[in-house]
Amino acid sequence: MKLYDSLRRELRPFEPLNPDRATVYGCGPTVYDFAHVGNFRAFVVYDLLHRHLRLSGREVDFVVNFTDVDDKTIDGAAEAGHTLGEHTARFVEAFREDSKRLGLLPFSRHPRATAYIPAMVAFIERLLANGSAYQAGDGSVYYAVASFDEYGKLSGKGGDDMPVRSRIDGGEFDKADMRDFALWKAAQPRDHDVEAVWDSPWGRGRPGWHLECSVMVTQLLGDTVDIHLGGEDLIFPHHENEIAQSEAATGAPFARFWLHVKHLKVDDRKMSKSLGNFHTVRDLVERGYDPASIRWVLLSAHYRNELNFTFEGLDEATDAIQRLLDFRRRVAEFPIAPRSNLDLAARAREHLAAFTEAMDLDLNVPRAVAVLWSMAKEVNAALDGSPGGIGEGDRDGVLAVLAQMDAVLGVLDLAAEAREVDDETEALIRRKVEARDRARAARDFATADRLRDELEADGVRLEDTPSGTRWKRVHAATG
RNA sequence: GGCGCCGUAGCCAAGUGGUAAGGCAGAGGUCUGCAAAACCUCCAUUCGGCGGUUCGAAUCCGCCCGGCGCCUCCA
Repeated sequence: MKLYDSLRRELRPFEPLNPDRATVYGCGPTVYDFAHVGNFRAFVVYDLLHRHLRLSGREVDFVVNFTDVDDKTIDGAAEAGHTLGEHTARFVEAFREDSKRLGLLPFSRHPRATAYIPAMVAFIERLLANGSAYQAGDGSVYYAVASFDEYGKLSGKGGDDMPVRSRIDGGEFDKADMRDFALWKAAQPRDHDVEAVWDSPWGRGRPGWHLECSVMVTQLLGDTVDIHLGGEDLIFPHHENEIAQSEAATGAPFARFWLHVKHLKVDDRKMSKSLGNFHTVRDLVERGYDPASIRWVLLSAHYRNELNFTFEGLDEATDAIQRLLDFRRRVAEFPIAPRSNLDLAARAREHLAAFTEAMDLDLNVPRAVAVLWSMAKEVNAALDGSPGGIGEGDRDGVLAVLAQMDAVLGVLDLAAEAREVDDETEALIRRKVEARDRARAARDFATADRLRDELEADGVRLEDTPSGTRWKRVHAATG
């Protein structure tokens, strides 16, 4: 498997430091609001990596944190009149719901930053002890960027030539160097209002954002993590600062691979509330879009390329998924001919190998999906040529490979689930289908077509096959 | 201004030195009462533009045009 490391800027073979267990850390959501599709593009990529590593037979310890204390969460809590804990709990829950809807597998662990305050304090003490940090007059502690020679190695930013912001704008008067960042922030009145304060040797306060990730990584995964993930916007300053703190504290390389997910655009523009193109996952679901289609769109471009999110794209995704669901059902329900052997199972295994190879190449999903289409086309053609049936081994082999591919993509089962109907609805549909069949038998095509149109309007599409009329839901049953 | 990224058919999107994957849409055909589904055929002499390197470039280099991200605790 090869991954692109954005620190060294090269594609490199990936092997975990410890062959028995790969360690991965992804910067998780800041739980101050509902996550939007842009956020979830990154998390879907995390999920793809997670699934692919596991499917490749690797043990993975995959940690994705919740940032549940920072300026935005505190602002949000204050505005809502809640404590920080109350406020973030709501959005942690919302994130879990949205993740489940989009078919994200639970990661190994989901630490909340606020559960690691003592470890953060200890981490700061190490940095103070070795001269990488200093205490300011107000009880805050800052990291001394100048003490870290390699500062800027990830982003290429943060050298001495960095533009100096006005000291007033910065609002932090005691910094020795404008590049320095807070490890510990002395409590402000508002922090007390929302109960976002903790004790420390430097007085009451709260941790700096960058510190949170460094501490969770080292606490949970060790001084060196195999892969560290994040959105591209986190490269500077967040990841740059993580590297500086962590390597200054431990003396070990912090992450062996840095993976950064490109941003998502919506309708060719940056997503923003003022442009009216800001979509949360739950908004889209409420508007009737199938979560599986959203997932398909989010994974449809390579993670290092820009992705343009559009409603046309969502509709196309829905069609693509439908075609794959049709394919799967056709294979599953195809008649069995005991003596037939078309070698489909062997060909399917070849397709699976090509699929895996594509995923091994820096998670090249578009290429992997192309392999999936090519298998579908080949098998469909073979079925067309064997109306009498196929061998059981061929059928099972194809279905097994399809299941393997979907275990990585995570779309088909999700979509199928959303299209399930309850017994009552099913009985209703069945009655209409039978009525149409009677009309057809009587050559009353006007009635037959009217019934078919009615069903179509309800999201039920009919197919007349040699073995009778079949129906399927063509949209997710989200109401 | 500094750092970085992108520009491939009507649309989406792979391909990073060897002669343009795949999907959608479109055209024709097989099948069908008509559809649907599926399959077959067609659909970029060309990869933003201009130069250069090379036997050979979408792929490497330079310049230009267009778009974007970060440099403000936004994935």
